[in-house]
Amino acid sequence: MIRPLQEREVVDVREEPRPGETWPGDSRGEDARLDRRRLEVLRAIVQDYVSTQEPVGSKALVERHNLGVSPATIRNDMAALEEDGYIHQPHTSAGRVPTDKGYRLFVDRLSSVKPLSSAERNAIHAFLGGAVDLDDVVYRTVRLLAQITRQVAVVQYPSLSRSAVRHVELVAITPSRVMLVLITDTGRVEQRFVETIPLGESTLADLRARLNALIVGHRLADVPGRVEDFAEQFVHEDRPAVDALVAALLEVIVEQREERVVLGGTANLARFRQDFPDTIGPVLEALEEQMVLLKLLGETTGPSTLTVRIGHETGYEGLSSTSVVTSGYGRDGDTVAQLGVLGPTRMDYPGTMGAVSAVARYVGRILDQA
Amino acid sequence: MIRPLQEREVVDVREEPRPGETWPGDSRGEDARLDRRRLEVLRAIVQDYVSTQEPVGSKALVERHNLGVSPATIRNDMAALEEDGYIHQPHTSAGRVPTDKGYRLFVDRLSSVKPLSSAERNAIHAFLGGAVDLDDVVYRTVRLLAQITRQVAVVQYPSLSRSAVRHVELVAITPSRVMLVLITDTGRVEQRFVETIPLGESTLADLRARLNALIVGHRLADVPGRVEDFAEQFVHEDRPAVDALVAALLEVIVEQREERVVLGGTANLARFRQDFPDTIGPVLEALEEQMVLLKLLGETTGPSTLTVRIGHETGYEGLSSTSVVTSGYGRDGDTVAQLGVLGPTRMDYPGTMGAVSAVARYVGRILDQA
DNA sequence: TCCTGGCACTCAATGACCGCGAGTGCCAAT
DNA sequence: ATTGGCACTCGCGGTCATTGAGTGCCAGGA
Repeated sequence: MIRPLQEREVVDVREEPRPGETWPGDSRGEDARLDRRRLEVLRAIVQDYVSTQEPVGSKALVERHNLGVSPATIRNDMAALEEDGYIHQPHTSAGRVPTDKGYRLFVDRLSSVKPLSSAERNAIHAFLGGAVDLDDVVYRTVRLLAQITRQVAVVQYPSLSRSAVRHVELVAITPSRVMLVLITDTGRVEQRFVETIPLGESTLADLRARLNALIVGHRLADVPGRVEDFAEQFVHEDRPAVDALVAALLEVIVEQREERVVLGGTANLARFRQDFPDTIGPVLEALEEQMVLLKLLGETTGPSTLTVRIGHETGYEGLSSTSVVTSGYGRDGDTVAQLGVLGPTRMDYPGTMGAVSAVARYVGRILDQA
Repeated sequence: MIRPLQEREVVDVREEPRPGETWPGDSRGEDARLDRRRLEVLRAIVQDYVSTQEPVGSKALVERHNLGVSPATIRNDMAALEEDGYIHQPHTSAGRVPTDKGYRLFVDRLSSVKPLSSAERNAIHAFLGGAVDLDDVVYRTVRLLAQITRQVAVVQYPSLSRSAVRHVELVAITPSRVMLVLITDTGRVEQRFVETIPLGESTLADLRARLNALIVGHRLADVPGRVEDFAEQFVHEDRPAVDALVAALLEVIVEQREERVVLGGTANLARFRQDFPDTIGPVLEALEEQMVLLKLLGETTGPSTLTVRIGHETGYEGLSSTSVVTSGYGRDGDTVAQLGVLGPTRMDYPGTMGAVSAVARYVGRILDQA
């Protein structure tokens, strides 16, 4: 019997937790019942359900996977799994469907991240290789992620506060109007207009030189501390202008800390509208809220650290039948932002996790080159 | 009998076209059959269908609007309207539904733009008043439009090619790397890094001054012509660097001419997913294509010139049950970009047109102030 | 000539009914 | 502990009759 899925996704099903780990479950008594075969059954249920989109019964299970036992035995295991809350019956005479808790166990212990196919690797190279600037990198990344996972992709711009100042430029637009441009080492450029009292060109040049000397190469988070006493270097009459410029600089830094998020692949939602016909509205609503997206991307984690949020774990009612897979990405092993995808809870976790992880790594490498 | 809709939307139904106008329709013979009452019937059908979302029959029609005739008479009119292609029966024993052609006639001759309520006006002021920069204006506008029309909103960034140069800045990041910043009078800022041979600071200052003198105040579209022979002003050894910078400047202008478009209110699609359950996928797909959105916004028209595209008129198969209402907006009566909304063909045209028109006017005014 | 009431007709939608079959739980036997 | 057998449940899909909104047509009347 051919079992391509099995062979690709073999992971060890450990009999005991590793030191310092505990198995999911409420008590040790429950764990005891999670013997090897039951876990195997749960994995089979998840795999079948993900690929067929239909509740899976005991008979079909033993046919598709050679478990070496009879359907009746599987039924007993299923009953136990259901009692422990890992699977669920939509109605009395139907097959079983994994619960959020079941997916959680699957992700934690029953699956491994699936490496990308070489075709997918090539796609990543081809797609991201041609990026010219930061906007382009982010834009291409979101399209790429949406395309290879066929789900909704979310990419956060590199956070200003984690990156460092590469250059500050002051440009006199009119005698009393100055444009302040901040360039970070992640390639981000922010600008803002400042109204000041008129400043001489030489004063402005001096100001620019001193300001750059003071903060170039430092983290944005450190800038406020460094410019605190900056104005005192200047003669009294220039102080108001300097103060205005410094204030604008701080504003840019603080204000842009509310990170921008880019979304793509929304059309992929339509593909599984059959799955949750009532919930597509709330999902679209959630996706429109920048705040929600940022929360979903979550706290900054280490680079290439995969995080999976399943169903209710997302923390939003409207997203209770979706899951989110995210990863940090960054340069030099330092995480500057998060990216990820959102799809139905019945997603292909190994494949999605592999794709997110690979893209995150590659984007980090691109930022390193720049 | 109370007829609030009627009273709000009274427009004259002319018996004859004004000089220089022709009535819709294939021939004069067809027009002759479009007498006063039939047009009234068509209007009533559109209004009822838009508000109830259900095919409207002759009996319900005479009850809701006091047309002064019997259902049987209406039926005759309906038969005529159907023969001319303005309405259509989903099935033999059902009411009538307007066709695209019917909506077109309604928009052209049977409705007027509905002025906003004062509450809506206040919302516009409150929402757009607080915008701080161009990004903010665009972002707020798209949210506002989506909110008051409860449909999908699309706003195009002010086109680079129609605006003028306010300032060009050259910043040496490293000796051989220069950042070029282009600022337009619509507040847009574009930047790009250029690799050159090392340039002295004084050379760069000279270059900056001459370049600004040459193009500040001129339209972006005119810039290519003006900088054509620019490099000849410089000594031979600086030529390659100047050429590189000029090339980058032209690239920024050309490349950014592919205008950016911002989308909002996608979640509103879910509200009428009942209407076209099969077509929400294609619609989402279309909305993800920048090219499609730009085509929908269409050729630049005059400011505050409303354009309505109904169903197949959008030119996209996937959008055959949606309509698009757009308007140009700009400063000083000069159109710099388009904005609009997309909704089901069964939308409230007068209200949507009023909202789009009002927002476009107000955004134009905001740009004038800036 | 245009309008109207009447009438026969059509057909989508609704709900009751029913058989099929996938799937289950339980139990006695191994 | 596992298994085959068996009775039971219940959603799904098909058929069928009913209903009612809506139509087209026609003959009579202003």
